[in-house]
Amino acid sequence: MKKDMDRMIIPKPAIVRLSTLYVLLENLEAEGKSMIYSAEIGKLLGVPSHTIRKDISFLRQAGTGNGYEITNLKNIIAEYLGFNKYKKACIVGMGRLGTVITTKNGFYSNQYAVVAGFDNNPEKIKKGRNDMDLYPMSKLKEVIDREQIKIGIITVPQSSARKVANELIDCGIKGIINFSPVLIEINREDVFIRNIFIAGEFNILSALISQYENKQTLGE
Amino acid sequence: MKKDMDRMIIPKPAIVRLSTLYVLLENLEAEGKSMIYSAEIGKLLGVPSHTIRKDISFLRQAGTGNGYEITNLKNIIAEYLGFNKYKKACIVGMGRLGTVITTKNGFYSNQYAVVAGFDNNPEKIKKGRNDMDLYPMSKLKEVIDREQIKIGIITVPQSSARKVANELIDCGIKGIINFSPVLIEINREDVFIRNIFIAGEFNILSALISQYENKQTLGE
DNA sequence: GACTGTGAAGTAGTTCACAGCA
DNA sequence: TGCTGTGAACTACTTCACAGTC
Repeated sequence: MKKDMDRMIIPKPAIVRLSTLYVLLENLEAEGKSMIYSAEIGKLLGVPSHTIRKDISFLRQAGTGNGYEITNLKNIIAEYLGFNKYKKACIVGMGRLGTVITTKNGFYSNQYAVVAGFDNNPEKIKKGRNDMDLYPMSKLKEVIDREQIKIGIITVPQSSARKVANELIDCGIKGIINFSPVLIEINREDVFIRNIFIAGEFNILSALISQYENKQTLGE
Repeated sequence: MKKDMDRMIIPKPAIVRLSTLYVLLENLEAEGKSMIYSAEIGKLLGVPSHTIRKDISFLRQAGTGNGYEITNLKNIIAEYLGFNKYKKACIVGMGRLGTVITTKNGFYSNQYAVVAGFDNNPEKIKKGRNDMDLYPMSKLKEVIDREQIKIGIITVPQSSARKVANELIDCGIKGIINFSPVLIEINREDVFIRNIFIAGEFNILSALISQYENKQTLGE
């Protein structure tokens, strides 16, 4: 296996941390801050400073030796991880959840670019929105092709989630954020899925709390 | 380090997978299915069958050698990971998102037990709900103590998320699911937080897609 | 002088491969 | 025969520690 290629393969957990760091940097930039240190980033992200330095070192071009210039670091991350390449997303399911998470100045505000919404209920399409275009499901392929969308968000009920995921993939979508309360698994290594699975989160917390208590009891 | 204690410490990723598996088993049980094999679970969860077998083997009591009896496996997981211990949660922020994710027969339905909702806007409390009790923020400690709640969900805007998290922890909450678009970090090893950070998910997908494309181009 | 950058060392998690069981 | 269960081997990730930089 070659190791000295221009662009090394970054470990997945590092990608996840850097992706989160990017959003953090955007916020700090908006607050007017200009420099930041690895120790500070670590505190904000809840990981040790050496992990941050290591993650940034995978990018092979960041530092000046004394802290990071926020705008610069942000741009390097975006360029290296390809954020600028795939900005556009579409959402399928314009029910209450779909509406909440895509409303500008709403809960998740304008942090990402959802350019098209789909629903098979014509009533939901008819309402219209002034910040994104709404279409019936029949237009899925046409719009995804035209807008070159690579990311899809699923906010349809459980019963149709799997079907919608397949449709999105058939239309060329390469990344899916699934909010429906069912796990979607993808047997293709070229399509990535992030399941936002709240019932699971709930159980994970119960388990972590119990484990912690057991560990305490065992005296370790 | 002792290795042969009754209840071994399970790796965190395994806890996460088992917690998710539990929800999956609940669904399968509801569909009337009674047996399942590791290969099948693996396919549904998107991980290899040996990972599943290994995860289950940490529980030290599951198998009969030929598939898993769903109800039995479910109960073993719940018992081992302590799901039955901490069932109750509360939610802070009864805005649109908070309402959507806690409405029964709504998007996330009745898969978890949110027993109390809090908001500092009296209008939102006044509306009332027939499936959970609503309170002003001033009742936080009282209700959490009385109901022995250990898990809190945060659906307040960015600006007050950090403050609410601290209040929850002061009231004895040990696990937090944070939906607000800001990372909350906790410097205590006895409190766990799961950040549902959608802008981050979006970036993660962009990055994974780009990485994949780079890997392909490099010919690996 | 204080911080970063990064090979090397260490640790945690995953995969293998096969023995054991129904 | 077909599946699970699990130490052992392996791989991936994290942490260390210190040389390099401003």
